[in-house]
Amino acid sequence: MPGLRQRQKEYRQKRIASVAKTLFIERGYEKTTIEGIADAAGVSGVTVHNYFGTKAGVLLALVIENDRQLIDRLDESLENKTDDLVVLTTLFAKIVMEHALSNLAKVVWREVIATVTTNADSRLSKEYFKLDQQLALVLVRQIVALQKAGKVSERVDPLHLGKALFQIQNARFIQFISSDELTSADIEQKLRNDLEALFSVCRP
Amino acid sequence: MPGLRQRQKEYRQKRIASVAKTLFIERGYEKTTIEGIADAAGVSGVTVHNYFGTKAGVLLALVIENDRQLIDRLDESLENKTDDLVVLTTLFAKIVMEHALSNLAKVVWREVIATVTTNADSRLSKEYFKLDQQLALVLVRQIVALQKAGKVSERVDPLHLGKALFQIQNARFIQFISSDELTSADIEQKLRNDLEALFSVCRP
DNA sequence: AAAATATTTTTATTGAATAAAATATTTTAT
DNA sequence: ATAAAATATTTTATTCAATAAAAATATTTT
Repeated sequence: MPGLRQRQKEYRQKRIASVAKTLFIERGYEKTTIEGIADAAGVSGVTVHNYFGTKAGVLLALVIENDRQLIDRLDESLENKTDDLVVLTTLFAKIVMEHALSNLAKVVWREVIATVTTNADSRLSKEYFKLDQQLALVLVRQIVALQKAGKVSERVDPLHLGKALFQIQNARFIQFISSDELTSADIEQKLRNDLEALFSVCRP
Repeated sequence: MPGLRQRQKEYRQKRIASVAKTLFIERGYEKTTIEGIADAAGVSGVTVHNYFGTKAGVLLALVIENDRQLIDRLDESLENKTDDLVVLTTLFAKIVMEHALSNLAKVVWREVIATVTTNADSRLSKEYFKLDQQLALVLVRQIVALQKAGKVSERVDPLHLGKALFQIQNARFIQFISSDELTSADIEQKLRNDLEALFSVCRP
């Protein structure tokens, strides 16, 4: 039994997040103030701080919500699409980048990255990283499927490979959002270069 | 001929950076204020902003200086140390992590990462990224040497491989500084797992 | 030496973040 | 059902980063 106090807290929290999303879209991230969000949600500015810590924390809550959709979408979008690990990973990256930009501008994503690195052990950051882990597991599942189909050697460890591929993809994603110039095609090419080079190393 | 105005600017800039380093070490990053730095350097707070943009910008100037040392050191430290790409990369990572911690605390490094992602096209951030590129080239040179010694297949492209290895290493470095718990040994293990998994993929 | 130019400082403002005290609400115990 | 205890929010106040505009000052050029 959650109790009235608990429920009201959740209501308020959702109201703040919802109002913030509207303001971020209408006015942009920079021009949206905590006090503005608080006013529109009918609470005090301090309460917003108590709930989300920082302005970027409010944003993070929205990102988390939107990332859940991405994970669902990815499993379908990758199903039986390719036999090749390079193609699989670049396709994965392409979907991630497009989904990201469909929700938030690059400049806003930069704030997200900055927040999760500086406040890595806040509640919301931890949740963000959990979702990253789940994203890596999407790749792991695909690798397992390829292995069963005989397209990938039995010698490879799907878990470690999936995590490694996610790390590279993620590093390139961060590079993508860090620069206004770089297109998703640019990043796909860089990623392809990374993977081709790494896979050309065959050790005994 | 630089001119007096130019020279004084450089003096001031160096004085500010030097004073800031002392304060960061003595009082910690958080407790050091722009105004405090300005006072100690005998300039106005606005001037500090004009020169470095943000407080983290002052920090970045110090990081850049210290990173130059790292690059010199790496070339020597890796010379003829190993035949193996996994060992090479983990050793590289180990040196980078130890050098980083010998200069600044993790919590301060997080600010550096946050700054270069949010202000990716500021002057100082660009310089930071240039140094990252040079770090990648250290790996490239080592790969070329291994190739000449017949330890690495002629088929691999040293430039792309070096960049790819640096990306993975850097992603793990950021993970390292983002968590107080993770030791450099933890990260070395993760990196080894990444590389073993990637190198176990042998494509036609 | 005077004029033109560049740079810093002064002054002022906004907004994030945090802390402490005051107030209101909910929960628990009687 | 009510009083006491516990909990949460708001009010109030403060610090500091960041930015802008105008004024003051120093340097360079003529």
